[in-house]
Amino acid sequence: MAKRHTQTCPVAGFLNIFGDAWTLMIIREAFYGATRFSEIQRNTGIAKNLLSDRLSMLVAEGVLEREDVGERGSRYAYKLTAKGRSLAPVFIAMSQWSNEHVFGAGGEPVFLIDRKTGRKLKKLAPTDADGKPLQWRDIAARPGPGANKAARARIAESEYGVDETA
Amino acid sequence: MAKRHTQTCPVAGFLNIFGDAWTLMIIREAFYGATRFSEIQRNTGIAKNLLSDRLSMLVAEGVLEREDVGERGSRYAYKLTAKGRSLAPVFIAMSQWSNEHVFGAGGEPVFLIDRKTGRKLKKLAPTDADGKPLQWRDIAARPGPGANKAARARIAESEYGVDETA
DNA sequence: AGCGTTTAGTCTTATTTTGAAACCATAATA
DNA sequence: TATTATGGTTTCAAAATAAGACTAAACGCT
Repeated sequence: MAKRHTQTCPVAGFLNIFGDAWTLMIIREAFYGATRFSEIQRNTGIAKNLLSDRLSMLVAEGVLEREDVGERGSRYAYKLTAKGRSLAPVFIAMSQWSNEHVFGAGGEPVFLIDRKTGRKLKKLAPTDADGKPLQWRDIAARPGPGANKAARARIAESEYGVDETA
Repeated sequence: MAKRHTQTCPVAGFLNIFGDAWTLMIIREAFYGATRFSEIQRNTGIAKNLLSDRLSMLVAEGVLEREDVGERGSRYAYKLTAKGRSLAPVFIAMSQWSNEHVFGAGGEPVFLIDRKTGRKLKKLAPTDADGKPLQWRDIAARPGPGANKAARARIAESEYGVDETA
């Protein structure tokens, strides 16, 4: 990343960790069950220096943890922490969007399924506090306790429209 | 992006469009309601050449559409297409994760709310086809109709674990 | 019709990041 | 003790980014 985002904003905060071409591929591998440096490198095609950088960063951020499994040579296992596992909704939402809009019906590379029944997961969609589906026009933004003056100003002058149930 | 991902994989396909530090910031602006080049540039701080590149790319990908609103000077409005609006689950999932894990309880910059009731959206979480919540261990991957040999092999040798309901 | 102003870009250049390959360090095994 | 499998670092060319100067087109005004 050439420059860190400085805005007090959830999207900016997210992109400061995951906003590049490789980090979410590493997270994908972690969800797939890959734990080893060489395994992740082979499955993604990332350069070793970048993988090294990204793994250190993800460990420092608490998304992965490194465990010494001392087999042959120096061997470590990189595993998702609880913080990392809770990226699942992001991972699922990306996968569902890409299946639908990049590959399209009939071209989906991978379906995420319920292991017990084999049926596809339900499509993630915004709902209100009670679980009622919301259209994107029904959604707005409100400053939270961490909003600074700039964040408040930005929210005030917009009318944050979010998703239809497309 | 220095190199495009070539794998037949939903995450790779997603990152080929959105895998950089700025593109999702532009999408954020679109959800906020910003439509103008100068407005997006001011709100994000992105360099003009990059914004120009990214907007062209997003229009070419069908995520945004450019409309001439001919006011003063050359004036265009960039708006989310249906394809773009259906990124809402990704946007919401990122925001919720970041509120919880980057900023933390009491430090959230922005809450997404139901415009009618003012209450926060429900947290996105994986469910089976009937809407029953799933733990990450309950989720698996299965090759779709678009899976090539390499994709099938990768899926076969893994046991794709996905999210706890953290 | 001509002029200034506004917007949406391009162009240029320095800096940073990436990509690929070569090299190195450590630990278990033979 | 030598071998070998990791899991890295180092190096350097190529590509992308950042920042600012510059440009083009379109309207409104006189």
